[in-house]
Amino acid sequence: MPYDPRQVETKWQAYWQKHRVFRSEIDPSKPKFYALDMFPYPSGSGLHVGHPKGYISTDVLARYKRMRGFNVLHPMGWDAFGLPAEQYAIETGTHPQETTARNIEVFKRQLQALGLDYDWSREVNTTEPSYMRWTQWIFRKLYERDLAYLAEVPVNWCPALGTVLANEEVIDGKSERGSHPVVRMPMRQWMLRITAYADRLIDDLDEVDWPEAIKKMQRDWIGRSEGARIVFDVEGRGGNQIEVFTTRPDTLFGATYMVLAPEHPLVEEITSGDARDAVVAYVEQTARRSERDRIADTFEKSGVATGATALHPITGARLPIWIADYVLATYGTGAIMSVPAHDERDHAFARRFALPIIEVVAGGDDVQAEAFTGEGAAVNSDFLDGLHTAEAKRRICEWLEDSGRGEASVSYKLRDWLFSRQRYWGEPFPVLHLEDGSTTLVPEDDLPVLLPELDDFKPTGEFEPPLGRVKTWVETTDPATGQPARRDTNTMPQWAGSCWYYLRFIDPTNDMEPWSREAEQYWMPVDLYVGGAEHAVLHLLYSRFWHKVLFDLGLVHTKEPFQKLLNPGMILGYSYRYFDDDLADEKPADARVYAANEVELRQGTPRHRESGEELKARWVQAADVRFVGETPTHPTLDLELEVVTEKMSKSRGNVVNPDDVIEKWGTDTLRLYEMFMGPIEKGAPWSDESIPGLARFLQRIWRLFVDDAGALAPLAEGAGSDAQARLLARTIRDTTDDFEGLRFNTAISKLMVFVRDVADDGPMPREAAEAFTKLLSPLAPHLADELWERLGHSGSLARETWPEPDSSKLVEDTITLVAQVNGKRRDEIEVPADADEATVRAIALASEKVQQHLGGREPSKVIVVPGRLVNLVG
RNA sequence: GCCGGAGUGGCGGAAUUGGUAUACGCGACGGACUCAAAAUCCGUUGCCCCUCGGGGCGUGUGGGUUCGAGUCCCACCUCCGGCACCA
Repeated sequence: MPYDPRQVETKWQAYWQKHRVFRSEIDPSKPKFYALDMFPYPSGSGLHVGHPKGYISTDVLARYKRMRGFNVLHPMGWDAFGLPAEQYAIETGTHPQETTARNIEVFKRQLQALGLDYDWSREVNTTEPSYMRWTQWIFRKLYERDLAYLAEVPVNWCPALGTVLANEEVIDGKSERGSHPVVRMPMRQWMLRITAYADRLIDDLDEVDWPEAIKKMQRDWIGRSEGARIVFDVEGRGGNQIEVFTTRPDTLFGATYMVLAPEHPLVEEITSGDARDAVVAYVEQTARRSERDRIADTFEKSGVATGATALHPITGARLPIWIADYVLATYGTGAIMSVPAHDERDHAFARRFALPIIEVVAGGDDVQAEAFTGEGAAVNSDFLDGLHTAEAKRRICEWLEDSGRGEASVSYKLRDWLFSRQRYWGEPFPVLHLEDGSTTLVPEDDLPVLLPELDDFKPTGEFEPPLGRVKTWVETTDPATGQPARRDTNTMPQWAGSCWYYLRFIDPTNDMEPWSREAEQYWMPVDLYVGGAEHAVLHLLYSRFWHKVLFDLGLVHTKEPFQKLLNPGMILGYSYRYFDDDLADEKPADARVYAANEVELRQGTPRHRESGEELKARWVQAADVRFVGETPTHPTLDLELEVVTEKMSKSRGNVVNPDDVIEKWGTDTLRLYEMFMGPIEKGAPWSDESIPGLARFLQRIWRLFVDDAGALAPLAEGAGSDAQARLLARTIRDTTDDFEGLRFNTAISKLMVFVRDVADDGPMPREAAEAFTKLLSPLAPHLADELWERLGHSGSLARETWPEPDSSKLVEDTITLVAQVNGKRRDEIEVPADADEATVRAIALASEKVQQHLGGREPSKVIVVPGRLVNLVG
């Protein structure tokens, strides 16, 4: 009777659900383990096989930890606000709520089909009033601590989406979603003061067990740099001053000109009459240039002189003031003192515009030819002369402070977080705008502020967000004063809900507070957080920021929310590509098509190899590809397709649906395959051809336990032969190590070895059979529970105890060593496990093969590596 | 350009602190069972040479350290990821 996964898997999934096997409650008598997956946005296309890799990993570990006696919390929920549902609403008029509910249903069914051990009683949904209420409640806390403020800031306005985008949502001047053009516009926006936490966000990274690469990305993103602020007077403009930030205040004497960002507020004021036209033109040109253009010619500096002059704070030297787009308005003070001798960018600019270059740090070659950015002794620097860079920095900062011309200062790349969006499908802000222009909070008792109903989800196209259309919602009264008030028509970004969901999971139905102190004390922090590296900076930085604010409020007891972080590598798919010249996507009948070998990529743009004409990549759905022999070919044209391995996505036609895999092979096979593909952190292409190997493994296990008639196969009583007992002990020890180290691929290979060898010298012993089902159960829980039951037990292995290896079976009497002569393997020798060097040497010298290769010489040196090898050098 | 990470059979990948390179799986080939096929089981499978005992070469490339290097050092090549004038 062959193994029928469908029947067994359905049976056990129903059992787990009925008996609430994965329900977790606070239990102070047990250590806790909080395993968390990054909760998904329930998109309309459902899951592909890439998504569950991380979920399966946490599931395997959670099941393992539970059997090791931990009280495991492993919840799942929905990050359900988001642009796609709103876009869909704009196109079809379907309310996002409806779309979202439908998508969640599909996702949940797919996740349940994977046999994941979620405690579904803790399911959360960021769009539900009972959740949104507390998101708004946290916003109130931020506001009360002056961490939320309104500001007029230039924002990335995307007319097509009718919304403002965060900097990180804009790529090459286009929206990350949909690639629509984005323009910079000043707008009144909610900002969160994340910069106030910059230092702590850097420093506390030392406390967490995260991949170094991710920590580094966060540090770089925050971009702390130490230096000084220095004030320069503008000549002849009573009182006008330019403040600059520099990391090299020691080079102050080398400053030969000043540069302002074109957007700098002083530009307008200080520009002299005859420079005005050129300056205005340059400012306009900069505003028009896309970010992509500006990056493209990083080495070609441009700029214009303003005609104004600054005065050196020490020497009084006259420094011409320029504007140039290599100075960024948003970093530091938006202005620099330029030291061309010791900064490459300043050097390039000075050369371009023939500005003077003065050496003030010794150690470089000819600073007229090339900037010297290293450290050294100060020269041409008055009272700094002879001081090394670090000391010179200290001295000049003292001078600046004493004379009131500046001070030591720290600057960050990190900017405050633009926290409002002009969308419908998000959390409304719990604030009221009063007639006098002031802002007040909606009282705690009136939360949540719910979204009004809306018939038309289209952006207004103006700066008015969709919520602005609902006058009856916007116009209200301030409950404190009875005055007329207007609600805020912005909504929060998608990050808001995901910033704190891990805290709601610990106490998801609490309607008195967002979570109880008791639950927080017990469950936090998250012990293992698993999710894609694409969230390396944004989500992880934002939630760390909120967590620190909650820490300061005494609402959480750990500085950091996520103790250990794991980024599963992506599962890739094979996609099939060609090119055509239909750049505008008009699909004309006469569009010319090209195979990959006629095309080359130039600066990321595909172009025809010969003509240089720009082309566009097209993909054929994997299912539609025609194979001519081995060659993938276009379904209707005689055109060879290029095989590309890339991230699975609908548009590339390379997605594999887990439902199909489960239908054909069963869930346990899918789980094993994904865990067997390689190390979790590594990405690998999906291969249908490898799956049968794992299905065969499960069949082999089944036949080991179940005979042809479907009855339990005969088992040897007890521990079986010595070899069997040793095999079992080794398998327990090694797979346990692998589970602890999250090396599920090698754990599986050890289970395969066990299955291959256990019945070599007689029927499998009962002890081995029982222990094996336990070792198998985190990975293939359905089959394991079924076998456990057939062994005469009742209930699920989920609540059983992990086996311990019999340590007496782990020590060997004799061991095999490799005998090398001059570093080359020549023979294997058997030695007593406790043999000393002399014994090993004697046994090795007794080997015929060793003697043959020594050629009668006496070894001059003998190296014995205990338990490994003996090397005779002669 | 800068910063990370990785290059091991036809393929996915194993390999304590430097200590038998290629475990396990896929694929391929041969065999058993079968009227036949599927399924299953057994065997072979890095490359080259061989008198069938064995020998030589092999972890991206070129050097080095060492009794011994996939692992350490130097230089380089390729791929993947991140950042992109951050003063």
